[in-house]
Amino acid sequence: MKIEELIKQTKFVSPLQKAILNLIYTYHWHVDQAAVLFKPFGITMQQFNVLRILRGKHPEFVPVGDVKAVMLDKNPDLTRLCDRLQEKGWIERETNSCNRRQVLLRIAKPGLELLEKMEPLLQQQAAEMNHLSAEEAELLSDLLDKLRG
Amino acid sequence: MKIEELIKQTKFVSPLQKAILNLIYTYHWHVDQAAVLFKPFGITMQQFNVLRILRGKHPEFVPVGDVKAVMLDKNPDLTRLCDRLQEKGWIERETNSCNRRQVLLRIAKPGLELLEKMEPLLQQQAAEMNHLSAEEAELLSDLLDKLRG
DNA sequence: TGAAAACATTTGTTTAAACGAATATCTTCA
DNA sequence: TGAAGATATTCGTTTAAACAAATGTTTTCA
Repeated sequence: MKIEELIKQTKFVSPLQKAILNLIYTYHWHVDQAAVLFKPFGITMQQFNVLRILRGKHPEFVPVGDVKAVMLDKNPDLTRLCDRLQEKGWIERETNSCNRRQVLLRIAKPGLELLEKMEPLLQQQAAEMNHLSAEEAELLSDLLDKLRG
Repeated sequence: MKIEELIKQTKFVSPLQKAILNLIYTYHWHVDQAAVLFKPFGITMQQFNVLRILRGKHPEFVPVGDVKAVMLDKNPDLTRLCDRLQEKGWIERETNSCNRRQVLLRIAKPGLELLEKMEPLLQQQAAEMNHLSAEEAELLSDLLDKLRG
């Protein structure tokens, strides 16, 4: 359904504003969809995001700051987010002996297993809502890049 | 800057996944930008969104449920959001005498004035980041519509 | 009519987000 | 060397989000 119908608004200040409203709407739509999938695993999107970043570096340890730098949203409280990940046994944490200011993170085995368990469900969800061709998806991504300037 | 560089990831499961990561990233980018603008006025994006919806119907009263239906994100706690708007004097609230279950909302004069004061700043911000042509913005919006199916 | 179902919003409670200030460590350079 | 500044993370506190259950009202239909 088009954004005009969804938010019952036909006039927009500009095409750009319409696109941004659609961006916000579509983001929340995606979050709502993903939440259904994430909930049974007791994990939030942000936590999942951090686990995936750590998996990308496994078996290396990664400083908290490096994780923060590449997160999709810059959670200002990564400390307590990591507390929760550690409590669940999904990550390991230790201070860097070379630079004792830094805290190093590494995904633990249960964390890797969790991601593996979730992956097929995510794939399936993506497949079910595959309304864009590969070219269109690339184009969408390019336009978002361009929007940010 | 392209999303690949921003999140330091070159391989993606699919173009769709890349587009969705970009959607999430760009949404947060936008929220961060808007927050700077909104903060001096003591208003959040959600609250602003509600005020704009009410302005679209002014001087009519609108049921809370109707507002919820067209919100960009379906805040489950519109009651307390409206409490805050009312405390600041931006909206009026009364129960519908024809259907006493419903609560009706209307934007108040200070609310209208607030929006008028903020509008030029928003326009300016939009103008400054006008990296998309009108056609590109339309295309972006269409692709987002299509993504949702 | 009047009991059950549907509806619209509110409230209670747990949990997490937001923000600034604080702590601890390292680097620089007079 | 050692004081000032920069860096990396953590903590304290206020505020809001999330979710389920509850309240009050209207509609339906036996």
